Amino acid sequence: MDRRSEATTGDGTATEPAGPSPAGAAGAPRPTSRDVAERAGVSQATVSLVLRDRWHGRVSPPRAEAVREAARELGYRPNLAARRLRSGGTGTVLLVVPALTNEFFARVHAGAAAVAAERGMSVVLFPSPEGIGPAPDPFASAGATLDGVIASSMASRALRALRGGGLPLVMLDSDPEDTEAAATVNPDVPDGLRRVGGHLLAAGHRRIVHLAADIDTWTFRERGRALAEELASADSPLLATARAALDVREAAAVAGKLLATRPRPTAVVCDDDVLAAGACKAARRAGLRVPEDLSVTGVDDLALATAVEPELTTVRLPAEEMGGTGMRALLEVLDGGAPGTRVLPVRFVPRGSTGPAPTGSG
Amino acid sequence: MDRRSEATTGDGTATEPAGPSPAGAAGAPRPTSRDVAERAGVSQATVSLVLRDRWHGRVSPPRAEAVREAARELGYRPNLAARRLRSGGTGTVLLVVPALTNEFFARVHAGAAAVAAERGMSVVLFPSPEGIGPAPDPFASAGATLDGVIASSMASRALRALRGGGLPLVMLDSDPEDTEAAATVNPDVPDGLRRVGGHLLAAGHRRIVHLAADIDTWTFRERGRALAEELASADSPLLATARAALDVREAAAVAGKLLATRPRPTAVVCDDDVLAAGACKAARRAGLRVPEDLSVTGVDDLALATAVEPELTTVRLPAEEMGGTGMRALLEVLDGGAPGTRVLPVRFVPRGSTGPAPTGSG
DNA sequence: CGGGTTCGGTTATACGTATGACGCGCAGGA
DNA sequence: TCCTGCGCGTCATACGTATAACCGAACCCG
Repeated sequence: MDRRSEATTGDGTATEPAGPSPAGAAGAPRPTSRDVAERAGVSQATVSLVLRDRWHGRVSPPRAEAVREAARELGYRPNLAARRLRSGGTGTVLLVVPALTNEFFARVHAGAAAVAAERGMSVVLFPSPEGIGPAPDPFASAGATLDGVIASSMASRALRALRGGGLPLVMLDSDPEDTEAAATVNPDVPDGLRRVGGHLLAAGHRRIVHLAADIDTWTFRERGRALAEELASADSPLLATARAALDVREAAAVAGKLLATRPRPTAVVCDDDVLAAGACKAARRAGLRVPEDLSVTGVDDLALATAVEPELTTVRLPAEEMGGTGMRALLEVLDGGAPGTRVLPVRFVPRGSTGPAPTGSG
Repeated sequence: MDRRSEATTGDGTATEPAGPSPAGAAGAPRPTSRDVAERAGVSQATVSLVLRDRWHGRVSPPRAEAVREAARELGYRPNLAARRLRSGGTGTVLLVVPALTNEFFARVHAGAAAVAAERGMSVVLFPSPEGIGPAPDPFASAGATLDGVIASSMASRALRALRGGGLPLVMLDSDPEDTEAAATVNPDVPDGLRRVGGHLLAAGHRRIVHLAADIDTWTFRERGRALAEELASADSPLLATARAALDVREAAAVAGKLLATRPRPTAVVCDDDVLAAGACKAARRAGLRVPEDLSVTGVDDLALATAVEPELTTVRLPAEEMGGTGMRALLEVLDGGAPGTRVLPVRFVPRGSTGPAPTGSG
């Protein structure tokens, strides 16, 4: 009957709780720094100085406190548009990612947005559903003028479309040699894949295949390279490599063929968790048990890594930190610095999808 | 001395590359509407009129075209900060979601951002990692003044924290009776759960349990209600209900207990896909096959719904459309309208995780 | 032919903030 | 006594845009 009994508890019996909010559903104009000045009995300039913390030695402490109190009482909040207009910047950074709904990039965005918020800036995502493509002028479609761009895991050709804005560019998970970017922030994926390789070798696996992402970007090339190196160094080179788009169904189909080769591989290393989920699917369909008959590994540590059964052994990339570090790098560039390349550590996470190599078939 | 009077010297001549980009790595100042005006031989006001498409009957077509061409040649892009300052709005909308990295909300955000971009606005996400909690002043932490707020699936108590800004508020997936919101956009989840119930009943299931989200929000209450109603109408009431947080591991643990009850249920309806993945996990651990021994359903149709094996029967919620519709509703409110409640259709998606009820144990 | 009306523009100004350029009163030194 | 310097603040202005107010000229109609 009453599915929301608590909603009736009178929250606002009186008109206003004397709080900072101007309220007045429609038309209450927001207080300006001038209003604060008037209330505190000082000039608008003083308000600006105090509220921006640039008052040391220019405004006496008691007055400064008075200003702050007046601002609090009025619920004053500086007008970002005016501030930005005056100070030049737009306060907006564009984050370009290959796939908007991908959890990994959502985490990157979260990290970047958090750092941006500290500086009163905001991050807009490039709204194109599918990559950059023919570049319908990212800046226009973002609907905002921008201070800079952070681009993640982009194909080199798409990068070029991003250039031409003359905007500071920070690249994530991309070739540090790329001269287009003012800075680069990379997770140490090679290290991650070397550990994956080492883990499998230590478990006795000798017939290992690679399910690679069908995407020609630096980060995926590095993954393949690092894995191949690690295995070669143990005289147990990759048996085969196949490529699939980052889609579970396609990955399952491709992995199915990979598992049909003889001698059958005992482990499949995947470029990311989605591919790994596909590989697990293919294994089940082929009547193979994971990890008893086949070990599977991924990269990213997405939510689905723990959603599937068994849970995926994977390499956790510091997505939030990548976003945050990238944002900080961009801010440094905007301040005239030249941050260069940064490499972030990754974490190898062993879980249930890997086990000792099956014995009978060696 | 005006310190930038000499900037006008080379108005048309050769100082700038013909291309649209100002380039000049560091310091090329962006062209303003005044620059465009000068180049086109008109006044700044005319430029504004033309570029905002408000010139019909006020500027002659050839002149308008000249202005547009000058703008193109200079690579002119209006200064959003100035525009917003002048026109009052901030051009920024806050999107409040319970979990930033949740794929569902990423899709909501994508939909909202796309609509916002059409109007030159942008959407910032509330950067708090975990829900609203004690509300550390969302508006301040967003680092921006705002035109309005879109809040999704919030608990009523958290809502109250959002109020007090006096900002137009649009709710997604929430109680339409809630008087706090100017508009509400809901997916027709009850319909979805009725169909789930009908689907299972038609498949012969009579011992059905409900794995509910341990979250006290309207949308989840409705899911439980609709499911219970549908089953009751067929004289086959819910056997039991258990609650778990939206976490695969916890869901698996709770579902494990649920499956241990006798007589054993033949189907478990989950409030969302994450819970369903947990239920599948529990089933495997209990030695039950899905769907032969146990049918499982979810809601949302996240990526993981097709990542697990078997793929999940689920109800696809139109996340992008919710975001887009919510944004449009907010824009209408900002224009003085009163959109009220909208209900969006959902899609029932049968997949491999449901099948006929097992026969032997009836 | 003169007064309105329309067409095609311009001028001026305001939006709210940040900040360089100025006081102004007072203490201290010459 | 006058000048200097310093501590405290204020004044004025510019950022780039949108728009109300205005204005000359051509046109139209009686």
